[in-house]
Amino acid sequence: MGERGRPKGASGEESRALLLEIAAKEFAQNGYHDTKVSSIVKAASLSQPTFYLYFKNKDAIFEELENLFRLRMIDFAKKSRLQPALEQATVKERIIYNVKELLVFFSKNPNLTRIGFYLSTKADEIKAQMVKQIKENLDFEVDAGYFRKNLDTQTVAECLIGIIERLTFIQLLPQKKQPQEIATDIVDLLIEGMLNREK
Amino acid sequence: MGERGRPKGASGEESRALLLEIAAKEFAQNGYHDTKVSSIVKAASLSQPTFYLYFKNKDAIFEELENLFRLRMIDFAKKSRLQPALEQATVKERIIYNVKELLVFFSKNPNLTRIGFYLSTKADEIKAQMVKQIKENLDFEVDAGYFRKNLDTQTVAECLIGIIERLTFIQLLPQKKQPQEIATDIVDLLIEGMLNREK
Amino acid sequence: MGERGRPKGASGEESRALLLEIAAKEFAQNGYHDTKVSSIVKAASLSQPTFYLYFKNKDAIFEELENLFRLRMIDFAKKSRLQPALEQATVKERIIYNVKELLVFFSKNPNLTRIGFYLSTKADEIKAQMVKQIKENLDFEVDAGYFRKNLDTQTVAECLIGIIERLTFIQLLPQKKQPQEIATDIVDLLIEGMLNREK
Amino acid sequence: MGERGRPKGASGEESRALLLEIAAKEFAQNGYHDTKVSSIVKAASLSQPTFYLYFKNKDAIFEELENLFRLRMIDFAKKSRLQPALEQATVKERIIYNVKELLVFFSKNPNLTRIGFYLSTKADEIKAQMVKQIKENLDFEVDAGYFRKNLDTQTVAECLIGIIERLTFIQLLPQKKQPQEIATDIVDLLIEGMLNREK
DNA sequence: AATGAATGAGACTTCATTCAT
DNA sequence: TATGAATGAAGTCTCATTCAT
Repeated sequence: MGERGRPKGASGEESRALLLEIAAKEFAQNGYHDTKVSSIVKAASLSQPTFYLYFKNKDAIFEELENLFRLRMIDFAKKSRLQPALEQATVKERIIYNVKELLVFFSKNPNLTRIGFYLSTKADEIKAQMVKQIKENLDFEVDAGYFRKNLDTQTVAECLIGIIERLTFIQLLPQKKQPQEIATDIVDLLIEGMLNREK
Repeated sequence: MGERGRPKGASGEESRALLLEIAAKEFAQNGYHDTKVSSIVKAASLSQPTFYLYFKNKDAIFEELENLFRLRMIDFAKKSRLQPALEQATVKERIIYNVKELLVFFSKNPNLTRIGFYLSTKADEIKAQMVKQIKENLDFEVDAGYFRKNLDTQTVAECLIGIIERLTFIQLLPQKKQPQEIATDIVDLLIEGMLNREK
Repeated sequence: MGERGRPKGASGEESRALLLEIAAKEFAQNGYHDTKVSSIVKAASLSQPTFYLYFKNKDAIFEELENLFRLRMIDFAKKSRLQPALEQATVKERIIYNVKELLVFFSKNPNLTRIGFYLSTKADEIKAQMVKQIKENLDFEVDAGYFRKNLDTQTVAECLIGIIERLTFIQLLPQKKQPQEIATDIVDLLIEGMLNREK
Repeated sequence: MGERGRPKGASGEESRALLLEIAAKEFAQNGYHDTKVSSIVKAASLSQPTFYLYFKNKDAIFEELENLFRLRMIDFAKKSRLQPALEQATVKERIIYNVKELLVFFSKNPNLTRIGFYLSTKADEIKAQMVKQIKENLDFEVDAGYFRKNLDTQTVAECLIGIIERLTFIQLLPQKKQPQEIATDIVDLLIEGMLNREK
């Protein structure tokens, strides 16, 4: 994306950002162990010592990417909460909207997503956090009488995350479906269920 | 197999099986790269050359475990199909039963499950296979009028796998819930949906 | 010193001892930093991984040599104390004997001596220990009236160690003088002083 | 030299002197290898290229410090010889004075002393030079009948250097004793000996 | 059936040093 | 006078794998 063949004395920040970007790609593609510092720097047309100019070690750059993902997820969560902009929309529409926004973020940051959602040892933690928040929202809807009282919201939240994870990797990142479509699919299924209620 | 009480150095098959079992545990616990051949053989009280007596290399033992999982999954699939024992049961009960059986298998083989369902590069393939089969079953139920006609069975199957995966790692393997309970939760949610239909 | 060209499958202990011996020589000759693991193993006709088979890391082998020196010094100290074999000898003769024995040990272990007495960061500690013991002996002789009452035994002990150190590196290890001769020189000087008392 | 209050970037000489001073401290504290060019310049608030503006390489700055020590020692030697100011003093007093002056120099230049007397590969050479000169002085005193004829002046000189070295590092630099005190201790011991000559 | 001993290959990391401005 | 950016060279260490018995 950046202009190929940076000038020799590029700004340090540029080199750093480049390394970060390439590392994200490599980690996402090959995992932590099969991503070598040597291959990162080669892809960046830099030397190994340069890598250590900007990152303490291989672990550190990975952690930085993990954190980047986590922070963006937190931002995302905040934004979600602050967005009663769809006041008049139905509950379903709002949920679809939120899921869609999450998927949009994932599709815009596929490498980071793969790292933070799959490779990171902290992935479980991050997902647990998301589950917690979803559950809180669901509890609210249950109280409001929108969802049935006997719903195990904790489990529903876990299921939602499981679904999002799978569809992200199987449909979204390979660009087989759009965020909107996937979000609709998911929410529709979970809310309506599968039963044929005609007649 | 037969424990003929060999005085020393157990039969070759025994050593092999021991290595396989220990490797499964280590891989499941630490992942592929952080599982060292040296630690496997140490845990088995054997030497490194012995390892290579039974397995071509580290990759080979991992693949063998992957295949073990896959074969057992195929066995499982067959058994499922051959089991019209619940003929009279409702569709929902049958589905719950099948999911439960799968979870029982997972909970009895936690290491293999972690390997085949999470660590293996072939995990996607295996899951895809499962999705395919689930979809076929669902299509049948839709035709039978049990599920609504406009159901995207492919996506439902994907969702089901995503849910199973998550609940397996988050509830089943940590032994927070029993297979039956989890299966019921899942199927109930997917079939009934979340809506409060009272009025 | 060992037979050149050990057989391939040498006993592990032999390889270990060989590495230790060669390392001692290299450290003594070139210091810690200028001694490379690669040069140690090359001199031992072994490969680098073999080094790590027997020693945790470069530091560890150096520490082992330090400790070897320290332990031998402690042995030496014990032996010195347990040796009233020279009962009838004069105080001066006994001191000469002890210094000589120390120098004999040094001359038999030149590499270890250079390491433990010069290169080691623990050298100061070891010397301090020796000073302490010498001081105790001197205090005893002073009480016995052999040495003058106003002698600062602590400082004398420090001086003795300083002298021993210098003469060890300047005369003993380069084999310019024998232990007996050096010991006599030192003790004679310190006890008699330099003054011309004739007249 | 002149502090003309240059607004920014001090005069070259100042930077050079600063580097030299800091390097001395770091070398003295951490030894040659554990002193990094990077840490020297950081302590001087300068950049690495600036270091190479003033010194050919790391070795060069170390050598310069070695030489500084050597030159000052030579100055010191000259001053000693040119100082018959104590004409009427006894031989002992004169020797004490000289030793004290040396120690004063050491205590005023602790870093340089540690470098030139301990770390430098030329330390042996420097000490040998000092020994030579001390020996010449001693020979003179022997001829003058002040010291006993059978004195091995070469060895006495070696001993004196050994003692000075040890007491410098153990008492002087840690500021446990003053130059005067140490000088008196040393000379008194060497001249008078340890014997109790009362009767 | 088993292993004590050893190693090729390669990863990560550091440091003195230089280029271009 | 000074430096931001970069690197060649080299060292330590690890790991899967094999040799010879």
